[in-house]
Amino acid sequence: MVDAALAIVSADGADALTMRRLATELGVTTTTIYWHVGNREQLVVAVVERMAERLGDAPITGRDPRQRVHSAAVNIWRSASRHRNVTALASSIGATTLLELPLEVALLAELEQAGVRGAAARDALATVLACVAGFLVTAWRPPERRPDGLRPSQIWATVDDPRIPRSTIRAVSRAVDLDRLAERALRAIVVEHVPVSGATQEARSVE
Amino acid sequence: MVDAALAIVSADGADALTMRRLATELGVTTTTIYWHVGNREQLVVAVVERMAERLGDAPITGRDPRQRVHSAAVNIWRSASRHRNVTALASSIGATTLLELPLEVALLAELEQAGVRGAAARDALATVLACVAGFLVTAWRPPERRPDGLRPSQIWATVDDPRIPRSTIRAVSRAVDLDRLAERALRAIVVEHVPVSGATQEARSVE
DNA sequence: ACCTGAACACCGTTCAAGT
DNA sequence: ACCTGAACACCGTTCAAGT
Repeated sequence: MVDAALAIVSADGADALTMRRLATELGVTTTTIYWHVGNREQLVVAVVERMAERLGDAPITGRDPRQRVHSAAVNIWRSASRHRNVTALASSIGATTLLELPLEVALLAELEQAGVRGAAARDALATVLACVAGFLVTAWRPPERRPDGLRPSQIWATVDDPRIPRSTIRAVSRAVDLDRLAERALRAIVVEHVPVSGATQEARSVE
Repeated sequence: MVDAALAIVSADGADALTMRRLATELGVTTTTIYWHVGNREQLVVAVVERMAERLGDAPITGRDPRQRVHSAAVNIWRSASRHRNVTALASSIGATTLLELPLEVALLAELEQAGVRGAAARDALATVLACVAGFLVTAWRPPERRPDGLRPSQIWATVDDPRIPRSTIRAVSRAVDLDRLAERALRAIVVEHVPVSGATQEARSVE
Protein backbone atom coordinates (compact mmCIF):
# COMPACT_ATOMS: atom_id res chain seq x y z
CA MET A 1 0.00 0.00 0.00
CA VAL A 2 2.75 2.45 0.99
CA ASP A 3 4.77 0.98 -1.86
CA ALA A 4 1.93 1.67 -4.29
CA ALA A 5 1.75 5.26 -3.06
CA LEU A 6 5.51 5.63 -3.42
CA ALA A 7 5.30 4.31 -6.97
CA ILE A 8 2.62 6.88 -7.87
CA VAL A 9 4.67 9.75 -6.45
CA SER A 10 7.90 8.62 -8.11
CA ALA A 11 6.19 8.28 -11.46
CA ASP A 12 3.77 11.20 -11.58
CA GLY A 13 4.74 13.60 -8.82
CA ALA A 14 3.48 14.54 -5.38
CA ASP A 15 0.18 15.99 -6.60
CA ALA A 16 -0.71 12.69 -8.29
CA LEU A 17 -0.98 11.01 -4.92
CA THR A 18 -4.72 11.25 -4.28
CA MET A 19 -6.71 8.90 -2.11
CA ARG A 20 -8.96 7.99 -5.04
CA ARG A 21 -6.11 7.19 -7.40
CA LEU A 22 -4.30 5.10 -4.82
CA ALA A 23 -7.56 3.27 -4.06
CA THR A 24 -8.31 2.38 -7.69
CA GLU A 25 -4.68 1.41 -8.20
CA LEU A 26 -5.07 -1.07 -5.34
CA GLY A 27 -8.56 -2.19 -6.34
CA VAL A 28 -10.20 -0.95 -3.14
CA THR A 29 -12.27 2.00 -1.96
CA THR A 30 -10.88 5.22 -0.55
CA THR A 31 -12.40 4.41 2.81
CA THR A 32 -10.18 1.34 3.03
CA ILE A 33 -7.13 3.59 2.89
CA TYR A 34 -8.50 5.72 5.70
CA TRP A 35 -8.97 2.62 7.83
CA HIS A 36 -5.33 1.60 7.30
CA VAL A 37 -3.38 4.85 7.43
CA GLY A 38 -5.89 7.30 8.88
CA ASN A 39 -5.07 10.49 7.07
CA ARG A 40 -3.55 11.74 3.85
CA GLU A 41 -0.83 13.39 5.89
CA GLN A 42 -0.11 10.17 7.74
CA LEU A 43 0.03 8.40 4.39
CA VAL A 44 2.58 10.94 3.19
CA VAL A 45 4.64 10.44 6.33
CA ALA A 46 4.61 6.68 5.77
CA VAL A 47 5.69 7.11 2.15
CA VAL A 48 8.53 9.45 3.14
CA GLU A 49 9.68 7.06 5.87
CA ARG A 50 9.67 4.18 3.41
CA MET A 51 11.78 6.18 0.99
CA ALA A 52 14.15 7.19 3.78
CA GLU A 53 14.88 3.49 4.49
CA ARG A 54 15.85 2.99 0.87
CA LEU A 55 18.06 6.06 0.66
CA GLY A 56 20.40 5.54 3.56
CA ASP A 57 23.87 6.97 3.51
CA ALA A 58 26.24 8.29 0.86
CA PRO A 59 30.03 8.31 0.88
CA ILE A 60 31.89 11.52 1.70
CA THR A 61 35.05 12.39 -0.17
CA GLY A 62 37.76 15.01 0.26
CA ARG A 63 40.79 15.54 2.43
CA ASP A 64 40.50 18.83 4.25
CA PRO A 65 37.44 19.69 6.39
CA ARG A 66 35.96 22.17 3.93
CA GLN A 67 36.07 19.68 1.10
CA ARG A 68 34.40 17.05 3.26
CA VAL A 69 31.68 19.42 4.48
CA HIS A 70 31.06 20.43 0.88
CA SER A 71 30.89 16.78 -0.13
CA ALA A 72 28.29 16.09 2.58
CA ALA A 73 26.27 19.11 1.45
CA VAL A 74 26.42 18.04 -2.19
CA ASN A 75 25.20 14.59 -1.12
CA ILE A 76 22.03 16.21 0.22
CA TRP A 77 21.55 18.14 -3.02
CA ARG A 78 22.13 15.07 -5.21
CA SER A 79 19.74 12.92 -3.20
CA ALA A 80 17.05 15.61 -3.19
CA SER A 81 17.55 16.26 -6.89
CA ARG A 82 17.55 12.59 -7.87
CA HIS A 83 14.33 11.90 -5.95
CA ARG A 84 12.77 15.28 -6.41
CA ASN A 85 9.22 13.94 -6.57
CA VAL A 86 9.44 12.35 -3.16
CA THR A 87 11.36 15.36 -1.87
CA ALA A 88 8.55 17.59 -3.11
CA LEU A 89 6.07 15.38 -1.30
CA ALA A 90 8.10 15.55 1.92
CA SER A 91 8.52 19.29 1.49
CA SER A 92 4.75 19.76 1.14
CA ILE A 93 4.28 18.70 4.75
CA GLY A 94 7.59 20.15 5.94
CA ALA A 95 9.25 16.78 6.51
CA THR A 96 12.36 16.88 4.36
CA THR A 97 14.49 16.15 7.42
CA LEU A 98 12.56 12.91 7.84
CA LEU A 99 13.63 11.93 4.33
CA GLU A 100 17.31 12.76 4.49
CA LEU A 101 18.13 12.57 8.18
CA PRO A 102 21.22 10.33 7.70
CA LEU A 103 22.66 12.78 5.18
CA GLU A 104 22.02 15.72 7.51
CA VAL A 105 23.61 13.83 10.39
CA ALA A 106 26.64 13.14 8.19
CA LEU A 107 26.89 16.85 7.40
CA LEU A 108 26.75 17.73 11.10
CA ALA A 109 29.49 15.18 11.79
CA GLU A 110 31.77 16.78 9.18
CA LEU A 111 30.96 20.23 10.52
CA GLU A 112 32.01 19.02 13.96
CA GLN A 113 35.27 17.72 12.52
CA ALA A 114 35.77 21.14 10.97
CA GLY A 115 35.29 22.79 14.35
CA VAL A 116 31.77 24.09 13.66
CA ARG A 117 29.34 23.17 16.44
CA GLY A 118 26.32 24.40 18.35
CA ALA A 119 24.45 27.38 16.90
CA ALA A 120 27.09 27.80 14.18
CA ALA A 121 26.49 24.23 12.98
CA ARG A 122 22.73 24.79 13.03
CA ASP A 123 23.14 27.95 10.93
CA ALA A 124 25.35 26.15 8.41
CA LEU A 125 22.91 23.23 8.14
CA ALA A 126 19.89 25.51 7.81
CA THR A 127 21.61 27.51 5.08
CA VAL A 128 22.57 24.40 3.13
CA LEU A 129 19.00 23.06 3.38
CA ALA A 130 17.49 26.37 2.29
CA CYS A 131 19.85 26.51 -0.67
CA VAL A 132 19.03 22.94 -1.72
CA ALA A 133 15.31 23.66 -1.41
CA GLY A 134 15.72 26.80 -3.46
CA PHE A 135 17.45 25.09 -6.35
CA LEU A 136 14.84 22.35 -6.21
CA VAL A 137 11.87 24.68 -6.58
CA THR A 138 13.71 26.22 -9.50
CA ALA A 139 14.21 22.75 -10.95
CA TRP A 140 10.60 21.77 -10.38
CA ARG A 141 9.13 24.09 -12.93
CA PRO A 142 9.96 23.04 -16.47
CA PRO A 143 10.23 26.29 -18.46
CA GLU A 144 8.37 24.91 -21.47
CA ARG A 145 5.03 24.45 -19.71
CA ARG A 146 4.95 27.96 -18.31
CA PRO A 147 1.80 29.98 -18.89
CA ASP A 148 1.82 32.04 -22.03
CA GLY A 149 3.66 35.33 -21.78
CA LEU A 150 5.48 34.21 -18.64
CA ARG A 151 8.43 32.44 -20.17
CA PRO A 152 11.66 34.16 -19.08
CA SER A 153 12.60 34.98 -22.65
CA GLN A 154 9.32 36.85 -23.12
CA ILE A 155 9.57 38.78 -19.88
CA TRP A 156 13.20 39.79 -20.38
CA ALA A 157 12.57 40.78 -23.98
CA THR A 158 10.59 43.76 -22.64
CA VAL A 159 13.57 44.99 -20.65
CA ASP A 160 15.54 47.75 -22.33
CA ASP A 161 17.86 49.26 -19.79
CA PRO A 162 20.90 51.26 -20.87
CA ARG A 163 22.86 49.95 -17.89
CA ILE A 164 22.59 46.33 -19.03
CA PRO A 165 24.25 45.03 -22.21
CA ARG A 166 22.30 42.96 -24.72
CA SER A 167 24.51 39.94 -24.13
CA THR A 168 23.40 39.81 -20.50
CA ILE A 169 19.71 40.08 -21.44
CA ARG A 170 20.14 37.25 -23.92
CA ALA A 171 21.97 35.11 -21.37
CA VAL A 172 19.38 35.69 -18.65
CA SER A 173 16.58 34.30 -20.80
CA ARG A 174 18.44 31.05 -21.34
CA ALA A 175 18.44 28.01 -19.07
CA VAL A 176 21.11 27.43 -16.43
CA ASP A 177 23.06 24.33 -15.46
CA LEU A 178 21.38 23.77 -12.11
CA ASP A 179 23.70 21.04 -10.90
CA ARG A 180 26.80 23.12 -11.51
CA LEU A 181 25.23 26.22 -9.92
CA ALA A 182 23.94 24.34 -6.89
CA GLU A 183 27.32 22.78 -6.14
CA ARG A 184 28.98 26.14 -6.61
CA ALA A 185 26.52 27.87 -4.28
CA LEU A 186 27.06 25.17 -1.68
CA ARG A 187 30.79 25.72 -1.95
CA ALA A 188 30.32 29.42 -1.31
CA ILE A 189 28.17 28.64 1.73
CA VAL A 190 30.75 26.20 3.07
CA VAL A 191 33.50 28.78 2.63
CA GLU A 192 31.35 31.25 4.55
CA HIS A 193 30.42 28.95 7.42
CA VAL A 194 33.50 26.75 7.83
CA PRO A 195 36.73 28.44 8.94
CA VAL A 196 39.98 27.16 7.49
CA SER A 197 41.74 25.01 10.05
CA GLY A 198 45.38 25.70 10.79
CA ALA A 199 46.46 22.20 9.80
CA THR A 200 44.93 22.14 6.34
CA GLN A 201 45.21 25.79 5.48
CA GLU A 202 45.86 26.39 1.82
CA ALA A 203 46.42 29.40 -0.35
CA ARG A 204 43.02 30.90 0.42
CA SER A 205 41.58 33.11 3.09
CA VAL A 206 38.27 34.59 4.14
CA GLU A 207 37.80 37.94 5.66
CA MET B 1 -11.82 42.60 -8.67
CA VAL B 2 -8.06 42.11 -8.95
CA ASP B 3 -7.77 44.24 -5.84
CA ALA B 4 -10.17 41.99 -3.98
CA ALA B 5 -8.13 38.97 -5.01
CA LEU B 6 -4.94 40.68 -3.89
CA ALA B 7 -6.54 41.46 -0.53
CA ILE B 8 -7.50 37.81 -0.04
CA VAL B 9 -3.98 36.61 -0.85
CA SER B 10 -2.30 39.21 1.34
CA ALA B 11 -4.54 38.37 4.25
CA ASP B 12 -4.95 34.60 4.08
CA GLY B 13 -2.30 33.27 1.70
CA ALA B 14 -2.12 31.99 -1.84
CA ASP B 15 -4.28 28.92 -1.22
CA ALA B 16 -7.12 31.08 0.07
CA LEU B 17 -7.59 32.56 -3.39
CA THR B 18 -10.39 30.36 -4.73
CA MET B 19 -12.87 31.35 -7.37
CA ARG B 20 -15.78 30.72 -5.02
CA ARG B 21 -14.35 32.80 -2.18
CA LEU B 22 -13.50 35.69 -4.48
CA ALA B 23 -17.00 35.48 -5.96
CA THR B 24 -18.81 35.62 -2.63
CA GLU B 25 -16.48 38.38 -1.47
CA LEU B 26 -17.59 40.40 -4.50
CA GLY B 27 -21.25 39.36 -4.27
CA VAL B 28 -21.28 37.65 -7.66
CA THR B 29 -21.13 34.12 -9.05
CA THR B 30 -17.95 32.26 -9.97
CA THR B 31 -18.98 32.31 -13.61
CA THR B 32 -18.81 36.09 -13.56
CA ILE B 33 -15.12 35.87 -12.68
CA TYR B 34 -14.53 33.51 -15.57
CA TRP B 35 -16.17 35.95 -17.92
CA HIS B 36 -13.89 38.78 -16.78
CA VAL B 37 -10.48 37.13 -16.34
CA GLY B 38 -10.90 33.79 -18.07
CA ASN B 39 -8.84 31.47 -15.96
CA ARG B 40 -7.56 31.07 -12.43
CA GLU B 41 -4.04 31.28 -13.80
CA GLN B 42 -4.84 34.48 -15.65
CA LEU B 43 -6.36 35.84 -12.46
CA VAL B 44 -3.13 35.02 -10.63
CA VAL B 45 -1.09 36.76 -13.32
CA ALA B 46 -3.29 39.84 -13.01
CA VAL B 47 -2.88 39.87 -9.23
CA VAL B 48 0.89 39.52 -9.49
CA GLU B 49 1.07 42.31 -12.08
CA ARG B 50 -1.00 44.58 -9.86
CA MET B 51 1.33 43.90 -6.95
CA ALA B 52 4.37 44.51 -9.15
CA GLU B 53 3.10 48.01 -9.92
CA ARG B 54 2.90 48.76 -6.21
CA LEU B 55 6.33 47.40 -5.37
CA GLY B 56 8.56 49.31 -7.76
CA ASP B 57 12.17 49.96 -6.95
CA ALA B 58 14.28 49.99 -3.81
CA PRO B 59 17.40 52.04 -3.06
CA ILE B 60 20.83 50.41 -3.30
CA THR B 61 23.51 51.26 -0.79
CA GLY B 62 27.22 50.58 -0.52
CA ARG B 63 30.43 51.89 -2.00
CA ASP B 64 32.34 49.07 -3.65
CA PRO B 65 30.72 46.84 -6.31
CA ARG B 66 30.36 43.81 -4.04
CA GLN B 67 28.54 45.79 -1.39
CA ARG B 68 26.19 47.21 -4.01
CA VAL B 69 25.49 43.83 -5.59
CA HIS B 70 24.81 42.44 -2.13
CA SER B 71 22.50 45.35 -1.40
CA ALA B 72 20.56 44.67 -4.61
CA ALA B 73 20.30 40.97 -3.73
CA VAL B 74 19.11 41.75 -0.21
CA ASN B 75 16.47 44.04 -1.70
CA ILE B 76 15.03 41.03 -3.54
CA TRP B 77 15.03 38.97 -0.35
CA ARG B 78 13.42 41.72 1.72
CA SER B 79 10.69 42.35 -0.85
CA ALA B 80 9.95 38.62 -1.24
CA SER B 81 9.97 38.14 2.52
CA ARG B 82 7.80 41.15 3.26
CA HIS B 83 5.17 40.10 0.70
CA ARG B 84 5.63 36.38 1.05
CA ASN B 85 1.98 35.57 0.43
CA VAL B 86 1.97 37.23 -2.96
CA THR B 87 5.44 35.81 -3.67
CA ALA B 88 4.12 32.34 -2.87
CA LEU B 89 1.25 32.97 -5.29
CA ALA B 90 3.63 34.10 -8.02
CA SER B 91 5.93 31.19 -7.30
CA SER B 92 3.04 28.73 -7.68
CA ILE B 93 2.79 29.57 -11.37
CA GLY B 94 6.51 30.23 -11.79
CA ALA B 95 6.14 33.98 -12.21
CA THR B 96 8.31 35.46 -9.48
CA THR B 97 10.26 37.42 -12.09
CA LEU B 98 7.00 39.10 -13.07
CA LEU B 99 6.65 40.30 -9.49
CA GLU B 100 10.14 41.62 -8.87
CA LEU B 101 11.43 42.46 -12.33
CA PRO B 102 12.65 45.96 -11.36
CA LEU B 103 14.65 44.55 -8.47
CA GLU B 104 16.20 41.89 -10.70
CA VAL B 105 17.04 44.50 -13.31
CA ALA B 106 18.71 46.58 -10.60
CA LEU B 107 20.75 43.56 -9.56
CA LEU B 108 21.86 42.98 -13.15
CA ALA B 109 22.86 46.63 -13.44
CA GLU B 110 25.06 46.38 -10.34
CA LEU B 111 26.54 43.13 -11.60
CA GLU B 112 27.42 44.91 -14.84
CA GLN B 113 29.10 47.68 -12.87
CA ALA B 114 31.06 44.97 -11.04
CA GLY B 115 32.23 43.53 -14.35
CA VAL B 116 29.92 40.52 -14.29
CA ARG B 117 27.98 40.11 -17.53
CA GLY B 118 26.56 37.56 -19.93
CA ALA B 119 26.37 33.97 -18.70
CA ALA B 120 28.20 34.88 -15.51
CA ALA B 121 25.54 37.49 -14.68
CA ARG B 122 22.80 34.98 -15.43
CA ASP B 123 24.42 32.44 -13.10
CA ALA B 124 24.75 35.00 -10.31
CA LEU B 125 21.12 36.10 -10.70
CA ALA B 126 19.83 32.52 -10.83
CA THR B 127 21.78 31.62 -7.70
CA VAL B 128 20.48 34.64 -5.80
CA LEU B 129 16.90 33.85 -6.82
CA ALA B 130 17.24 30.17 -5.87
CA CYS B 131 18.65 31.16 -2.50
CA VAL B 132 15.85 33.65 -1.84
CA ALA B 133 13.26 31.04 -2.84
CA GLY B 134 14.90 28.50 -0.56
CA PHE B 135 14.80 30.72 2.51
CA LEU B 136 11.22 31.61 1.68
CA VAL B 137 9.98 28.00 1.59
CA THR B 138 11.73 27.59 4.92
CA ALA B 139 9.97 30.67 6.21
CA TRP B 140 6.60 29.56 4.86
CA ARG B 141 6.16 26.68 7.21
CA PRO B 142 5.52 27.82 10.77
CA PRO B 143 7.10 25.13 12.97
CA GLU B 144 4.23 25.08 15.44
CA ARG B 145 1.62 23.72 13.04
CA ARG B 146 3.76 20.83 11.88
CA PRO B 147 2.17 17.39 11.97
CA ASP B 148 2.71 15.52 15.19
CA GLY B 149 6.06 13.78 15.51
CA LEU B 150 7.53 15.88 12.72
CA ARG B 151 8.68 18.86 14.68
CA PRO B 152 12.46 19.27 14.35
CA SER B 153 12.97 18.87 18.08
CA GLN B 154 11.21 15.49 18.01
CA ILE B 155 13.11 14.19 14.99
CA TRP B 156 16.51 15.30 16.26
CA ALA B 157 15.81 13.91 19.71
CA THR B 158 16.09 10.42 18.19
CA VAL B 159 19.58 11.12 16.90
CA ASP B 160 22.35 9.77 19.12
CA ASP B 161 25.58 9.92 17.16
CA PRO B 162 28.92 9.82 18.97
CA ARG B 163 30.41 12.15 16.36
CA ILE B 164 27.99 14.97 17.19
CA PRO B 165 27.99 16.77 20.55
CA ARG B 166 24.80 17.30 22.50
CA SER B 167 25.08 21.07 22.19
CA THR B 168 24.82 20.79 18.40
CA ILE B 169 21.77 18.50 18.59
CA ARG B 170 20.09 20.97 20.94
CA ALA B 171 20.94 23.89 18.69
CA VAL B 172 19.68 22.17 15.54
CA SER B 173 16.20 21.70 17.01
CA ARG B 174 15.87 25.38 17.72
CA ALA B 175 14.67 28.05 15.31
CA VAL B 176 17.06 30.15 13.22
CA ASP B 177 17.17 33.86 12.47
CA LEU B 178 16.14 33.62 8.84
CA ASP B 179 16.80 37.24 7.95
CA ARG B 180 20.35 37.14 9.26
CA LEU B 181 21.06 33.78 7.60
CA ALA B 182 19.59 34.84 4.27
CA GLU B 183 21.65 38.01 4.13
CA ARG B 184 24.75 36.07 5.11
CA ALA B 185 24.13 33.43 2.44
CA LEU B 186 23.61 36.14 -0.16
CA ARG B 187 26.91 37.69 0.87
CA ALA B 188 28.67 34.36 0.36
CA ILE B 189 27.09 34.04 -3.08
CA VAL B 190 28.14 37.57 -4.01
CA VAL B 191 31.69 36.86 -2.89
CA GLU B 192 31.65 33.73 -5.04
CA HIS B 193 30.22 35.35 -8.16
CA VAL B 194 31.63 38.87 -8.09
CA PRO B 195 35.40 39.27 -8.41
CA VAL B 196 37.10 41.96 -6.40
CA SER B 197 37.92 44.93 -8.60
CA GLY B 198 41.45 46.33 -8.44
CA ALA B 199 40.29 49.73 -7.24
CA THR B 200 38.28 48.57 -4.26
CA GLN B 201 40.28 45.53 -3.28
CA GLU B 202 40.44 44.98 0.44
CA ALA B 203 42.11 42.54 2.77
CA ARG B 204 40.25 39.57 1.38
CA SER B 205 40.71 37.12 -1.44
CA VAL B 206 38.92 34.20 -3.05
CA GLU B 207 40.61 31.14 -4.37
C1' DA C 1 -22.07 42.91 -23.13
C1' DC C 2 -22.63 41.03 -18.80
C1' DC C 3 -24.40 37.80 -15.33
C1' DT C 4 -26.71 33.42 -13.43
C1' DG C 5 -28.12 28.27 -12.36
C1' DA C 6 -27.07 24.02 -12.95
C1' DA C 7 -24.03 20.72 -13.91
C1' DC C 8 -19.45 18.06 -14.46
C1' DA C 9 -15.27 16.00 -12.86
C1' DC C 10 -12.37 16.29 -9.40
C1' DC C 11 -10.58 16.72 -4.18
C1' DG C 12 -10.28 14.98 1.28
C1' DT C 13 -13.09 13.01 4.73
C1' DT C 14 -16.84 10.76 7.51
C1' DC C 15 -20.34 7.54 8.96
C1' DA C 16 -23.50 4.05 9.12
C1' DA C 17 -23.70 -0.30 7.43
C1' DG C 18 -22.13 -4.64 5.98
C1' DT C 19 -19.08 -9.36 6.47
C1' DA D 1 -10.98 -6.76 12.14
C1' DC D 2 -11.62 -5.22 7.65
C1' DC D 3 -14.16 -3.27 3.74
C1' DT D 4 -18.05 -0.75 1.19
C1' DG D 5 -21.80 2.88 -0.45
C1' DA D 6 -23.38 6.98 0.11
C1' DA D 7 -22.87 11.33 1.47
C1' DC D 8 -20.69 16.01 2.76
C1' DA D 9 -18.11 20.11 1.84
C1' DC D 10 -14.89 21.65 -0.93
C1' DC D 11 -12.16 22.56 -5.66
C1' DG D 12 -11.80 24.51 -11.04
C1' DT D 13 -14.49 24.82 -15.09
C1' DT D 14 -18.21 24.84 -18.68
C1' DC D 15 -22.54 25.70 -20.97
C1' DA D 16 -26.96 26.91 -21.97
C1' DA D 17 -29.85 30.34 -20.66
C1' DG D 18 -31.24 34.74 -19.19
C1' DT D 19 -31.24 40.39 -19.43
